[in-house]
Amino acid sequence: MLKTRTKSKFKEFLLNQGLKSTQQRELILEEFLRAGSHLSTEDLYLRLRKKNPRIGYATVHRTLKLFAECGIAEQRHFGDGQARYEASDQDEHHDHLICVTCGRIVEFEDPRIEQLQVEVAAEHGFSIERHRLELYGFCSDCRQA
Amino acid sequence: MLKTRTKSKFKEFLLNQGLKSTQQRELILEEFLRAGSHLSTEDLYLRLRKKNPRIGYATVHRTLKLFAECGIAEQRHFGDGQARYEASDQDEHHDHLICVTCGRIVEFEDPRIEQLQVEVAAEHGFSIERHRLELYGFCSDCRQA
DNA sequence: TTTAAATTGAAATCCGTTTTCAAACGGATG
DNA sequence: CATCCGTTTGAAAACGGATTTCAATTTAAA
Repeated sequence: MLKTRTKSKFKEFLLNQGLKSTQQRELILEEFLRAGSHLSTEDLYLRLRKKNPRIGYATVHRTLKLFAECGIAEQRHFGDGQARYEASDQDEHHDHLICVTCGRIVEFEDPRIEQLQVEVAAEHGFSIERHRLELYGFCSDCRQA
Repeated sequence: MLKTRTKSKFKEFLLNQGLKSTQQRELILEEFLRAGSHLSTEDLYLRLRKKNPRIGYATVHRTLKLFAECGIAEQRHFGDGQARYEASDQDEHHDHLICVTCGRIVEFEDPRIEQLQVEVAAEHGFSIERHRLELYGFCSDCRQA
């Protein structure tokens, strides 16, 4: 999604919820969109501190939760005990490949897998609302080493 | 895997590692195998307390980690911030369907999905070591309600 | 037995997340 | 603008599950 589009979506959300548009929230969204995906609260907090030391961890934390609530970000857990956030691609869904050596995270999408998931769930009487698929292994760089 | 087989595998593991076979470890393994899968440390601890109040949380925690190390149990995370353990089925791998309403967890396995995962990973230069696939949705009971 | 090393359990500590609360801010209103 | 009220902020405290500490106990080898 376009950055401007995302920003206005957030502002609209704030308005609807009776929340206020503040300097911090704008800065945080700005940096969140600039930075790559899969950042932890800590990651984003540190990036923001470099440019603006007067920003608190709690605010970053709360704002990321707002992003998730608003639908412009999604929270993820990759097993290292830290929550990470990524910008949502709206309708576009994707899963993750994670290199267990270097920590590199690659996104992918495969409609065939998605289809099979629906089928398998149905066989067990389930209807799927969402799913999580993570493949852990070695990326090309780390396999050679 | 047979309970007796699992127990001897654990004893063997302890021996190899220069660790000791203790009353607590036996009790914990016994109860772990008796109880259903997907228990948190707390769950197992409480069950054990009922029968034997002289068992500590720390010991349950440490013993479950030993089980995982030994290969007779696997640690899982289902997003509620609590680690859960399940007995490993050796070669048998399975994934999970989780009902978001009642919390029911159903295990399933689909070789077609597994195969596609390997293919997709290869397309990105990855070799897979393990994966996690969780489908969240509504089970047949909860869908009707 | 005796002994050295491993184990135990209560309590303390860790560490990421979340909440508290007084001060600062946003923005609606006169 | 100036005022006011509800929202937000950030530092610090609280939280919660996981993990470690340490003195007392248990294991099993000698």
